[in-house]
Order: sequence, then C-alpha cells, then structure tokens
Amino acid sequence: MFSQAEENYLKAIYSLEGETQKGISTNLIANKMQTKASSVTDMIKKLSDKQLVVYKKYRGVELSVKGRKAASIIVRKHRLWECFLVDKLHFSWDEVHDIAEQLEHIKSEDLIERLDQFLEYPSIDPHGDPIPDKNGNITKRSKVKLSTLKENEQSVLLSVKDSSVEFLKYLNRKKIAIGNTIKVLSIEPFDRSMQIEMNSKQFVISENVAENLYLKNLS
Amino acid sequence: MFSQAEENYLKAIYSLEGETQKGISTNLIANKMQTKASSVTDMIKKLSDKQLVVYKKYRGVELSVKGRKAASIIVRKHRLWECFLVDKLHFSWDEVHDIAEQLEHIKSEDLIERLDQFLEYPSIDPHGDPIPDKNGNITKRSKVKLSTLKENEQSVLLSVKDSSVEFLKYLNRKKIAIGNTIKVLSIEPFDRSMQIEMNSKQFVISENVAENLYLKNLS
DNA sequence: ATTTATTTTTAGACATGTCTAAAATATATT
DNA sequence: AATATATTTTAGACATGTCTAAAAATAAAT
Repeated sequence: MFSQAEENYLKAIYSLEGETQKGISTNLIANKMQTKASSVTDMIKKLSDKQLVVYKKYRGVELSVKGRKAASIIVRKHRLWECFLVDKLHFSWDEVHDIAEQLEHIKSEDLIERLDQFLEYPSIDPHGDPIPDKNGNITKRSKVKLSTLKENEQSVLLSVKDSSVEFLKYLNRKKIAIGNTIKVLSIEPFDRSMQIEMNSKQFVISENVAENLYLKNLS
Repeated sequence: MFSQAEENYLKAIYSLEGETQKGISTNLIANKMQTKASSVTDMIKKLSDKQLVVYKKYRGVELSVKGRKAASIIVRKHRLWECFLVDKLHFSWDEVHDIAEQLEHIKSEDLIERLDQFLEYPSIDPHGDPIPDKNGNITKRSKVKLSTLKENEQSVLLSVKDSSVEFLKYLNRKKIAIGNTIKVLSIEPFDRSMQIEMNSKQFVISENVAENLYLKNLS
C-alpha cells in the first residue's frame, strides 16, 4: 500500500513520461508537483527502495513495470471518479479535478470495480482521456493536435491537453466540447491563429488553444 | 480546514458524548481510537488551541459548539457515503464502514450537497442512524434497547448499536433488518435471552444481541 | 489522612514528508 | 580542456502525529 505522497509522485512521473520521451529529471517533477527539487530527490529514493522507479543519481528516473502499473491504477481511479462527478452528480468538467485528486487515494479495489460497473464501464473521462482497465492497461487512440491540421482538414475533438479550470471555462464559453467536429477554414501565417468551423458556426482560435486540443488522427 | 487526524478525534469525542453523560476521559478516547493516552493528550491540546474542545488538565474534554458542529458534519459525510455505497454500489451494510471512514475526509462542501441530492436526501444511513443536515443538526428519534422490552411487547427495529462486521453478519444470517417488527415472546430469567418473533418466525437471541438493537420507543 | 493504585501528562524519541542552504555533479561556453 | 552555469544531491532543520518511559496528579483504599 502506498502513501498519498507516494501516489502523487508516481502519478506525476507517469504523466511526464507520457508527455516527454527522455528521462524524467528531478526539476521536471518538482515543477509539476509545485515542490522543491530536494524534496523530489528524497521521495525518489523511497520509491527506488520500493522498486517503483529506476533511479541513477543525477540521471533522472523512470517508472519500473511495477511503478507504471501502480500509477495507471491511480489514473484509473482518478478518471472513474471524474466520470462519477460529472455524469451522476452533474458537476461541470472544469470543477472535478481537485475533488478527483482526493478521491483517487481511497483504498478499496472493490469500490473502484463497483464504481466502474455503476458507471457502465466508461472508456473515457470527461476530458476525453482514456480510462485504464483494472490491470492498468490503456487502449490509446491515435490523436493529433489541432495545431497540426492544414487548411480544409477536419476531424473530431477527442480530448484536451490542458485541463486547467481557465482553459475548460474558455471552451465552455465557446461551446467547444468532446466529440464535436472541427474544420480548419484558414490559418493566419502571422500568429498561426485558426479560423475554424464547428456546429455550423465559424470563429477564430489562437495557436495556444489549437495546441491544447487533440483531434482524432485520420491519417 | 482540519487534518484527517483531527477529524478522527472530533468524531470519536462526538460519538463518546452520545454514549456517555459524563466528561470524556483521555483513556476513553485512547481506547476508542486504538491509540495511546499520551497521543490523545497531545492531540487534545491542538484541538483546544483551535477552540474545538474545552479542556482542563486531568479533567477530560468536551466538544465546543464549533467542535460539535465540525464533528457532526463529518458524521453527515460518513453516513451519506454509506448510503451511496449501499444504495448505489450495492455493497452490503457490513462492508461499508472502512470505506466511508476514508470518504468522510474528502474536502468539498459542494460534493456532499450534490451527493445528498443524488441520494434524494436520505434521513437515515444503512445502520439506521440519522443523517445530520448541512448545519450539523440531527433530528433524533426516541429509541430503546430491545433488552429493555417486557414479554409481549413489540416494536420496530430502528438501528444497531454495535455496527461491527461480525454483528452485522450475524444479523444478515438471522435476516434481522432495519424496519422489521420484533415481538418479545418470553424472557429467560437465567441469562436474559429472549424468545422473539419476527416476520412470522420465532427464534432465540442472547442478551448481548438484545443490548445492541434499538427499537422505536412507543411509550 | 496517608498510603496505594490508577489515570493523565510530560519529556524525549521516531517516522513521514517537507524545506533552506551548501556541496557535488553534470552541462554549456569559451 | 578549463571555466562558468545550471542541476541535483546532501546535511540539517522543522511540522505533524505517533510512541515509550518517567513524572505528576487524581482517585481509591485502608
């Protein structure tokens, strides 16, 4: 059984491994977790002692098989709770992160399997991210950033990269939601902002926004 | 905001105040919480500094108004989560205590109000205990132990005193459930065991069992 | 009312997880 | 290749919450 602190570190490293290819540095983790590099080093040693990460001094860390499985179970719990909060308690997708962050640490395998059943085995969470199965396996879909699309290409919004409250509220205002079809009408060369069409409406989004939306990869 | 440890102490003191009339002693709390008296003294000082309890050295503690409200909100959360686990996730009433013990510490007022609504504002938990409202107020029902009933008296089972897994499993086997009407047919003077009738069936229960069942007070 | 027994508190220690400041190592620059 | 810069680790400290063992206070017994 892991402590909440250990679980949070595992989750952070897991998430960083998904974002970057290289080894995960101490500073990267410290930044992600809003803590200090020295604290990260301390915790990494504990995780290394427990064989959850592979660690060589000054060379960064990597999750072990055991660590990766533990991390993905935590992600599974987080995402299932988010589904519960949105689908059953009718929270908005921008309100659920902090609460799920607490709920993911509840210890009970039985609970999470029953919750999964109660939710009718969802495959994605409210932000479009896939939910690992009970063994921690994830079926990942091929996706591309909206910013990589060319003029006149279109696809379906699968998930968001940034799931901060600010960004999600922006998407709410623009009525941009998971599952919508987005077509690129034109791209402004100066700032790479995009004129897009969605639900028969046309509007402009910044490059920053386009960088944070994942669409189904059709190629 | 309180730590989990603080919340557990508040809940224990709250529960002891409900069971006994006198001041709550350090040892009583230590026993309830499966910890040492010295640890209790340490924590009581912290709670006293935060004005959650009234404490005089060597004289035991009492919850302050603020402390009692905080405690009853925790009880509210615990009981609502137990309802969720039994009514929605179909756990049995003997399985929910440990999980609710964790869930009760989740921080979000909004969450608990939405959960209350989702459960359609239950007034009692699966063990028959009343659920405090959002202000911590409880509408308590007048109840008596089955052991106080005389021959030929009958009433409805309101709640259980002991909610240990062992006792609840015993009740499951005997099909004794909240809401059932129980009639005392006879009392054995030697050991105060009772011959009772419930659901047109007759059987004997020990004094220990009769001491742990609360019936509606009809007098 | 003194002694005895029990309860409660204190003092000092330990585990977890965090921090600052300094030292050690790695990376970048010339 | 030597120096400068940035990153990582260590050493020592602190907060929370726990414990053991000893001291202090209360309650019980004669």
